Amino acid sequence: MKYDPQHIETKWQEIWEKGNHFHCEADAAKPKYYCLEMFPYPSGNIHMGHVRNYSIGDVIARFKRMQGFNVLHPMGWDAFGLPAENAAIKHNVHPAKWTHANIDNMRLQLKRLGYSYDWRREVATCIPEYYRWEQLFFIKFMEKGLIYRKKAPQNWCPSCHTVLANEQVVDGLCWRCDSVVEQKDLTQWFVRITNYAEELLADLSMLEKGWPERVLSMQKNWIGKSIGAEIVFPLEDGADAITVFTTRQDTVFGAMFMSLAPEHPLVEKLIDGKPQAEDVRQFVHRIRNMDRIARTSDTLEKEGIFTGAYCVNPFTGVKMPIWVANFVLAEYGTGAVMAVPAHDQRDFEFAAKYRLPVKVVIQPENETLQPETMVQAYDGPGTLVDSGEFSGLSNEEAKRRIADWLERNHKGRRTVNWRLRDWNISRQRYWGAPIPVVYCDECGVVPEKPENLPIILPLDVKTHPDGRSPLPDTPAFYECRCPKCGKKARRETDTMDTFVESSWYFMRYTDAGIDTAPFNEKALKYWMPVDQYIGGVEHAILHLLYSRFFVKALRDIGYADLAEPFSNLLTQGMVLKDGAKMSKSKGNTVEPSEMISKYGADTVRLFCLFAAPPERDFDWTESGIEGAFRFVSRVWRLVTELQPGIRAMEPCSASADTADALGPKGKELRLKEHATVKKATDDITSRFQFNTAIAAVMELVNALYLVKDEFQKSAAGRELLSSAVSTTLTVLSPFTPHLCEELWQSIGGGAMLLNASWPTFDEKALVRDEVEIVLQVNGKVRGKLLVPAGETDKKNLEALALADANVGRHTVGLTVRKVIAIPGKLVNVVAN
RNA sequence: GCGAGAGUGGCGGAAUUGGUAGACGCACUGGACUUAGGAUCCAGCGGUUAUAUCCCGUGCGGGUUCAACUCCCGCCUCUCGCACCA
Repeated sequence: MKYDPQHIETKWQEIWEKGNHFHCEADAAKPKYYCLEMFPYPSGNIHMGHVRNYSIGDVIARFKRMQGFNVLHPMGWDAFGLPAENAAIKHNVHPAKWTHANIDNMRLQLKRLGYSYDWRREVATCIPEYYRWEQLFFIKFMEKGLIYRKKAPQNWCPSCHTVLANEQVVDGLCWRCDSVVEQKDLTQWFVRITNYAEELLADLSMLEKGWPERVLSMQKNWIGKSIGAEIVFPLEDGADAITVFTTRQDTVFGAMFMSLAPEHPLVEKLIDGKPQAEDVRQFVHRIRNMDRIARTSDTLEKEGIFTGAYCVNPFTGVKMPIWVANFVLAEYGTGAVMAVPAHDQRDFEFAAKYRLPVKVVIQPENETLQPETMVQAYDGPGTLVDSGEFSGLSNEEAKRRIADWLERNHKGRRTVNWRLRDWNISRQRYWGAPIPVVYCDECGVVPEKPENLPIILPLDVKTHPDGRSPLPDTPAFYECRCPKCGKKARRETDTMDTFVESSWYFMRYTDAGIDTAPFNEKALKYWMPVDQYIGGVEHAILHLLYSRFFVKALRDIGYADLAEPFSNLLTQGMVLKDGAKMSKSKGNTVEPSEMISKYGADTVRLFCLFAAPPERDFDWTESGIEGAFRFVSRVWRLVTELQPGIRAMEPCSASADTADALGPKGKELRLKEHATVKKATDDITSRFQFNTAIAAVMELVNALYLVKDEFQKSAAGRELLSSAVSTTLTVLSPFTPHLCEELWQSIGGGAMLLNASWPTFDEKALVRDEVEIVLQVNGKVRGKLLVPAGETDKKNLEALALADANVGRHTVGLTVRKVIAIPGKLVNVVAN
């Protein structure tokens, strides 16, 4: 019978669906396992990256099920977002229609791959039944002070017609369309994620075992904690003061001038009436109008201009000229930097350029720095000099003492600065969840009442060709009544960033149907946290940071008693073709649907898992998938050929006596069978090394091919073959489930493999009668020797080694100094 | 610059606590079967060599050890993240 994957696969997919085989329910009596893959954006078609992601997840889910866990394995759609709108504009179809059509299409594609999802739990974030709860969270966060409105310069993408979060600006470009991001003053809604900076950083320690080092370090960098101090420098005339943030308060005696960001609010006041006022204004204007890339480029030359004003160093009393400098960032710290040329490279270069004085206040251990001979700043440790009462202290000790002094004398304080900024969630686009807030002339900014939710995104709007949101032109939407006073009011027309939806969808899966609350408390408690999360590393900061924040914030408004959402994280590598990432723009994509029609879902799944370990990138090759197809067909031929004589049985259940009756080859096959189970179990459990687990099964199949003709002829042989084939199919079933179910059934397997227990092996079956001992002379392999497995006597092993002819040849003329015998492994003869 | 990861045949990749480097697959070569083979089955396949049980070989240079892809020290290269962060 010919292997026909299309027929087999659709047959089993129907059986699984009709029998509800992947449905799961919370059951306190059973250990749970929540296996989650990052849900896709419904862009139209499943791509190879999805296939890889979801194949990894499906193997884990099926494996855990076989191990007896109650497995939650859901799927849904991250359905709001810009591409839907853009496609809608391009094809003149409503974003909702486009999105739902894509979802329907992609759902079919996922089903065609045989993934074991509980489809009853499917969520689509664009439906009111989902986003109503997010609107509720918004209101509750607002009550808690976790959401606020602020006017500030924002990242504006002119092509997408919307603001972007800091996390969505990559190298000064929009993360979606690569347009240069502009700064625009706008009043926006912010989530106070910085309130959780400390906790988001500290709790990374809970993830050290389960998350990749790389992701942890990226999150840590992004949060960016700097411990230091604020120091107040009064202006010369005493009228005002400049506060700086520094991590090097120990160098304050060396602060010789002050650098302000061009945007610093004091600049205009400082130059007022000064002769250089106009020049400074021009400089500020020029710098502020530079685009973000040019301005933050590391090749940008340091430039500045003197304001004509001075401030006073509170420690030395020295008059410090105040400069405006292009490298000082308005948004970090206080937008003002005390310049210590001797101990900061940027200040050093700046001082050199503008001939500003340099004063050394920290001397390293083994040399004495002189300002005249320094070619670069010294930023290492050392002893304080010329620093008043602090001279002679180590710089670390001085940091503490100077901070104490600041606090005692009210000239500053210890403080911590974060790189993390609050999360701007306002988007000036249509296809998103409406922000549930109303602007009332009487009452001001008023959140909606929870009982008025959901605020439904109107579907009968006409999208603008340029991408602007139609909501501000839709009176039926924005005209409303104030929830407080009942008078006419105007509804907020910005929508929420789609990352809000994806920050809690994993909790909604635990009971996706509940319509009286966002979560079913019991189900949430049972299923969360996610035991294994799988997705691309491109979400290492954005989605994972927001989700971690959300769980903590929801906990604090009483929704989930949970610290972290994802206990373990697997970041799969990219799918490459010809060495480059598969992408439409490069034109090097491979369509999963075409591959499925050509080779079948089992082969596609197998190849994705076999070609490389999950965390690494993998290069799609035509010959590679053909190799996978060859193996799948080889299993098919093996079982169909043996089928008349063998039967489905418990894996690894043929007895040692049965194997012995077939001689050494029988013993060897039984050993291989048990060893395969051991290796596959270890590889999957400890490191998700699917490639080596599959390789182990390939070895077993190769072994079966070598003995099948001979073993078929005897009853004992058929018994042993039955066991080994049963083991093969069971172990392979999470990878190529359709093939295995079909073959299992063909040899009389009663129940389905997906409900079978993961096989166990017998340690005793792994013991050989004779083991091969490696003979070495001075660490080099000089021969091999078969000895009885029970031979553990070192003296005997040594004697055997020394008696070996080859060992003898390599020790001629040498004196044997030592013999090291490791029973079961090797004997090393040391001679010189 | 800071942080993380990686470097092994022609290629993808194996090698559990230091103990036979190159499992498994791809590509290639040979054989069998065949009217045919781009199907299938069997075998070979790091370099060097006429062959070998010789010699060389896991980015480079040292070291520890009876023994190092593995541990230590010092470098080089690549990938990713952050970055005039004060």
